[in-house]
Amino acid sequence: MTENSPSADAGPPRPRRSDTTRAAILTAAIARFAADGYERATIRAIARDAGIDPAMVMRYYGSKEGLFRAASEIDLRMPDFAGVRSEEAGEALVRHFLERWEADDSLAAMLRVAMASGLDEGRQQALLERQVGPTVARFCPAPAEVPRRTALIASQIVGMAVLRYLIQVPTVTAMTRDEIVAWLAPTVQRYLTADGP
Amino acid sequence: MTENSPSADAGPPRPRRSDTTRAAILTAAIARFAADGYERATIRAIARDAGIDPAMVMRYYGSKEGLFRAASEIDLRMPDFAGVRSEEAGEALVRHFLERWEADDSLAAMLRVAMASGLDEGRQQALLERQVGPTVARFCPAPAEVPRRTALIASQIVGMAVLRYLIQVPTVTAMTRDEIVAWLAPTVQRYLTADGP
DNA sequence: TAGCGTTGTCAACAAGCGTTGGCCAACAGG
DNA sequence: CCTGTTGGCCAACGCTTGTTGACAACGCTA
Repeated sequence: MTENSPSADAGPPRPRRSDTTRAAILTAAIARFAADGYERATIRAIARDAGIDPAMVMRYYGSKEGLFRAASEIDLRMPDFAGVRSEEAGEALVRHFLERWEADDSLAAMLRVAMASGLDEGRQQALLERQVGPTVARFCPAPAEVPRRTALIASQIVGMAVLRYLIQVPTVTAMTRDEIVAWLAPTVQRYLTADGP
Repeated sequence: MTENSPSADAGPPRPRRSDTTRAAILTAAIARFAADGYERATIRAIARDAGIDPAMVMRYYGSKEGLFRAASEIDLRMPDFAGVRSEEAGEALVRHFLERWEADDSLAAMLRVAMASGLDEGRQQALLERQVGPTVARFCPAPAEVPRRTALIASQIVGMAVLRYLIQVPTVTAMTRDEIVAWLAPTVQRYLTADGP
């Protein structure tokens, strides 16, 4: 009803003047959710970070949960791994995720909230299947086992992320990225390409 | 000053009439923290579960954070693994943690809150070093690497716990305990006994 | 210029929170 | 018996939260 062309409503909406505000809110929200988790991250604090009024958040995202849903639409940015040999897949995967995790806070935000609240209802599973699944399928010998292998790989990656980026265990944060890759790559490689356990 | 015997105050305090109430509060608190996380678990709800007044929680545990500290003093109940051969250590460790995790909710509570709030300040690290460290040291060839190996093992165990018990990814919850042991045991075994990566 | 939809500000709301202090019943010791 | 301590409930405080609605500036179109 807010659209201007009644015939074709599938076209890309022309840029609005408020897009910068929307983006500012989203950026601040991601950072706050990552730093504080869902409950501690208040709309007022997010609005203050974004330099606008708390009411604007409500106007543009409807509610706090709506804002979070918008803030946690994560893109893992999986490369296509076209030129990667099968024996290098584990290392490539681990390295990609470490870099991705350090690139911005959105992954930490998503993970923090995925654990703190049961609001997910299989969203994380879908995210894994859709984004990581195809990569796993490229290297995995048994197509029927792709979901399980994906989950196993995720367990190792997520566990390392929890210790290094969320809880920030000193021993783990002190390790270099290359050290972590060297240790985890064989694990992921095995989950990826080894025969059944 | 509240003690009755001035000469020896190290003796075990005689049981008080309120011990059952204290225990009820603690049990309810662990369950609520595990289910809802730190912020969503309200003192009022915990008191309701325990069948007492919210004010009692304050009287016995001082504050909500005090209650949480009491509720999250986790005992991993590590066996001594005396009769375990070195090649079986990985499997034994994974199996123990899976059973321990399913035994009661306190581990999930601790992990959930460890991530949801930055209140920890190295408590998790200390917990690992103190409780898991000795077991790792028993099987690890290089004593200097015990902290790092402990952290690596923790990353795999914690990651699996996050997916299976906190987020409850369907693919992971559908796996049997034996399947998970079969997949994770070699990983932990390698972190435990293999030479540097 | 008048009109209208879009941006934004401000003040207030109801609800829920952690926390406090006062009051009463049950018990223990003399 | 009286008295002090302990265990427990109740009502209230101060505060923060998410959310709402009224209202003023802006920009476009006719």
